[in-house]
Amino acid sequence: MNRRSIIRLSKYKNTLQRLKAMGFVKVFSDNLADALGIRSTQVRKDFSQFKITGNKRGGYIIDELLEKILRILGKTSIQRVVLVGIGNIGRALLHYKGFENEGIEIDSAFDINPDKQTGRDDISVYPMEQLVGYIQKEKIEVAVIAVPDIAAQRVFDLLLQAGIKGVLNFAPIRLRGPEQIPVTNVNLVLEIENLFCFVNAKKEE
Amino acid sequence: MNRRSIIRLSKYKNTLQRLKAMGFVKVFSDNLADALGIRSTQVRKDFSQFKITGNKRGGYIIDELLEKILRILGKTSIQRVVLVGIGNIGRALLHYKGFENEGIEIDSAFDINPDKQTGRDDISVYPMEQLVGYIQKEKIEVAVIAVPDIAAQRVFDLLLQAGIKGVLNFAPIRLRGPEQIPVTNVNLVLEIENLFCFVNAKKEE
DNA sequence: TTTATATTGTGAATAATATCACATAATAAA
DNA sequence: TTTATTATGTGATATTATTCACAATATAAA
Repeated sequence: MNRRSIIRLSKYKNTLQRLKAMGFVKVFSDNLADALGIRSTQVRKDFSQFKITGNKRGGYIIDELLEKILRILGKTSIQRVVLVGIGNIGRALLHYKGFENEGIEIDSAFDINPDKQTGRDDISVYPMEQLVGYIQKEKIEVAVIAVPDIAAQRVFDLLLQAGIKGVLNFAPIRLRGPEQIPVTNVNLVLEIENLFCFVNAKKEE
Repeated sequence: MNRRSIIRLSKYKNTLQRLKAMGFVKVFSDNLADALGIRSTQVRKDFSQFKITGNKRGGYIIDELLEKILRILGKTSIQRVVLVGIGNIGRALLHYKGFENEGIEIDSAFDINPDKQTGRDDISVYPMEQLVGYIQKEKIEVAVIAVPDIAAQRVFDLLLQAGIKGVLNFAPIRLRGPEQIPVTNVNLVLEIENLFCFVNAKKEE
């Protein structure tokens, strides 16, 4: 199972949810390919990998397809995460509407200063000392690291100690830890630099 | 020139800047490989692609290497971007310290409601009507789209009309436009879903 | 000096990913 | 019914990215 097809699976899901909301019943690999800007063979190859089958000449029934994809993505129950660090990014995440709609819930937040406000009365802020215990007690599997880079590795070590299973990291450093714990990095500076580099390269062509 | 090596170039830059700050003078491809969690051949292949050469048995002089990389990344002058949309994410970006340190400047912000405050007196907010004119007058090349998904394509069209050269898009939709304008998507829901999927896959192994 | 050693730079091999080509089957038309 | 058409599903192929293998060479040691 490769990473890229999982990412696409999540995109198929979005497209399918929109189509469903619009009242569509069937969809062809060609439609999904258009929506994602890829080839239809890629769509079918992806489905093939995940043992998703459609109907020869009939395409796919959106409801069935969506259900299968949601199961593969583990979207059968609420996906709870903890947020570590209530700075600019942490606060933005706390107010971001996109998560709730997709069944992702920020269960609670942690900060060295637990007096920081989340601005949401349904999400409590706990001091860092309670991070490990909370994760273990509540069986949280995924954490978001939104602390300054200097603190990120320390937080990651705590999370590992607590038995976390996956991490989304906003700090611009590579977190070191066991191979089998997936860490996804979001680095905004890097993305913008990357963009400028492409823009400059285009100019010289 | 492939996208992945440019991303790595940006990471090499960070590592080199840290090493320089620590007083180091030389670096080996092996050191950089360790820092990024890749192989040293990859590092050398990347450099080779960008015509960066070192010294047989002597590694690379950090100052020289850094200078070359900064030039390739177009970091010889301030990289100005405009921000479109002052919601949660937009506001987080406005307050994010990471940009300034890396020579990236949010030049100005745009929103349908120009009364929105940036919280920074050095960054003005303009109404959406002025977006196209401003970009043209100020020769802005890169824009950040941080508006709701429903408005994203419309904003992108305006940016294209203004002659934008690259876009960082936070809206969870695929923006349609000419092939040659690079669009980088940051989709937080997708990243978290992806993570959960990996976590679940690991459990079944 | 000569020899040993460490590191770069790169063509070739391998691995990962995407696309093509086409057999297969379901539906619609004749 | 039979034939034509339209999608799927997948083995084969092409493309892209990474790693290997090793020649070239600079430095240090003998």
